[in-house]
Amino acid sequence: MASKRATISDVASLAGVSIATASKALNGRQDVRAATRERVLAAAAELSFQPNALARGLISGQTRTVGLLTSDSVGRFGIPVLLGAEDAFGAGEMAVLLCDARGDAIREQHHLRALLSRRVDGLIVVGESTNPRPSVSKDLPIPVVYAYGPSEDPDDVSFVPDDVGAATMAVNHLLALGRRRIAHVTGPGHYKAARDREEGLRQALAAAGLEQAGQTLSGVWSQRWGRHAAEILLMAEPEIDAVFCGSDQIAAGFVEAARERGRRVPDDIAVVGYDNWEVLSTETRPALTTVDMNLELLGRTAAQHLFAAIDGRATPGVHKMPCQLVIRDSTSPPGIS
Amino acid sequence: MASKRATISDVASLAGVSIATASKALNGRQDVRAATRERVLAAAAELSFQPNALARGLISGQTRTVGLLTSDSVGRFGIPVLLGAEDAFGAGEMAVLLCDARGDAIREQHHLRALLSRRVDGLIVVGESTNPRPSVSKDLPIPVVYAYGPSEDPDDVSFVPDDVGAATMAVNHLLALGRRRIAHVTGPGHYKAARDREEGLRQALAAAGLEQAGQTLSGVWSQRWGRHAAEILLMAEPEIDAVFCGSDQIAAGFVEAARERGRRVPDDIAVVGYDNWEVLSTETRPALTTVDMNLELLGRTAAQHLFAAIDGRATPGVHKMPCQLVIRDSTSPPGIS
DNA sequence: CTCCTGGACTTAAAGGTTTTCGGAAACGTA
DNA sequence: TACGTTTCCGAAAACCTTTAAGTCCAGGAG
Repeated sequence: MASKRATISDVASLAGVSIATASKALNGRQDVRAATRERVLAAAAELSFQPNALARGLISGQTRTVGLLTSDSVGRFGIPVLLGAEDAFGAGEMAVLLCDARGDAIREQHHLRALLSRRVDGLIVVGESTNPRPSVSKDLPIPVVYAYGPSEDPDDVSFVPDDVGAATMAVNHLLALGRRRIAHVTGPGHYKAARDREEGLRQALAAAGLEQAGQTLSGVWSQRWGRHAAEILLMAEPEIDAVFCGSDQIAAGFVEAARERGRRVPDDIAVVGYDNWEVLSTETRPALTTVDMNLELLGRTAAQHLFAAIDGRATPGVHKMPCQLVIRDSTSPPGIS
Repeated sequence: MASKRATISDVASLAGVSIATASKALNGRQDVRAATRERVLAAAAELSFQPNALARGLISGQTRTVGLLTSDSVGRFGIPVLLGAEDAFGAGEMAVLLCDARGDAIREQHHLRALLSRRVDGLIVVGESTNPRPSVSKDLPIPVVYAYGPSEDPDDVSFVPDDVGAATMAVNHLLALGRRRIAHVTGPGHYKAARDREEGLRQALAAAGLEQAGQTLSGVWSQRWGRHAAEILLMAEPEIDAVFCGSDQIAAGFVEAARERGRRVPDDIAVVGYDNWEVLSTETRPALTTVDMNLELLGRTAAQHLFAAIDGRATPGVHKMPCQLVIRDSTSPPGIS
């Protein structure tokens, strides 16, 4: 460990100038002769001087630090958002203070106080699902941006994936391939994501003047449920030629069970997943056509808007971020696979 | 946004006492009459006063903040370590400053300077693999602990999973089931993890006086390679009765290909994976017996040792953390599955 | 009555930096 | 020489909190 950290006054006395002059030289301000600046810089380098961010923040009132409050980091949605945000901040000079509330409101309050006490310049709240969550922004002296899971308060700034639009896009892709008997297997109905994706399907079918093949099958977000749903569906609606699944896990299970029952994918049944969780979507056979929610981009965008809000240019409301359809073999036109 | 943040002097004047008395009352110190303390606390509550951590840190020299420097957050190893660390810190009053260097040494230096300038009390460096990495601790005024990826410098404090021991444990499990012709499929040889796990296998076989079935097959950490390796292996060594795989991805691919070739798992061939990546290990059929590296525990332990080091009680060296064998259906004794 | 003790409170310094303002020197012009 | 201007530098305040040291007073002991 180095002895003691050098302060600006150490630098100043080594360079033979006052503290004020040293500060000006180090911060590239005018009113310093070139030769003097040179001496100060040399002294700072010799002492490997690092300005004390606490003292600086105390004066300026800006810590150049933002809080990242997540309800459930362990979920695979929070992580990319977090990375995108960290990316956007890290490019500049911002630092990220990470807090994980583990879905506990008490713990969230606790972390919120800690962040406030550390005088963060802003806050990003990352949800674990797209279900709206209680606002934390009330009476907060700093701007807050919600990512993935929006705030219940429409005056807050939220960024969410456009699940409805993405589902419509996915189903339109199936329609363009000539599929007409499209079924839907998805997760629990208490997830807004499940309801939104079903709504997107509904809109696409309505626009094409078609009926959905059978009822929507709601289960859980697992491969096991995908397999089970395949059995139910192939029994009840044997003539389906496409399935839109609410997640890649469900799609992977569906593909596996369908193949075991002698249905070829994509020839007999085209399958579309959701999430583009690469360990599943690229490793299943055939590789899955799926919706990528661009979560890193969403996180980055949220971070950029937080910057704007810190500068006083907030843009309230729920912003729907476009998703992207990644086309792979599970929806290849017949004869190509 | 609230108007302006209350300072302790606002609290003091509202309570009709001096700043010093207010400070003592708020910090639960002696030399304050109960009634006075009462008044101060009431005033603080009314103004929703939050002490300024910057000013406090400036005086005490302790920021109660640690840096978490990761080379590759996106990897699935960094995340649990990070969570465990965050957990250990969050229980107290510590905050975590997250930096992702994206495997770039320049960016790492940059982040290091930023953290130092923010006067963090300590640093955890999370590696993306168990390969030793260059030390950052040289001449740093704060303690550093390495997690998952150890430092090259043996005087640093590092926590890594005990891959050799875990592999031995996994193979002993296969031996206990009566398997004698055990093969090994793993990832690239430039990963220390691959070499260590092979070494563990070697030790277990040597202790049992057995030879490995065929050569170790080194490829990449993917499901695709697992399938490919299965084809090679079942051709070259058709009489194998068990496979120890270097990752769950490889194991999942192996199981799938083996089943397609008419080998039953676990009856004909028992399979053990590595990582306990649940989306794979619990969803494959049969569910995978696999090694769990207890990464959250590893992260938590690293964090606790960082606390100790901050208090001046460092414990240099590479600490091997025990792993755990999670037994599932892919190694059930014959007749039980 | 005086002195001492201890409790309750205040004053002031310290921590490291930025910034405003004033001062000093140098130079040019009348 | 007197004066204005420009250039460079330093003194000091400010940010907010903690804490060491000091003040004041009541009450008890001698």
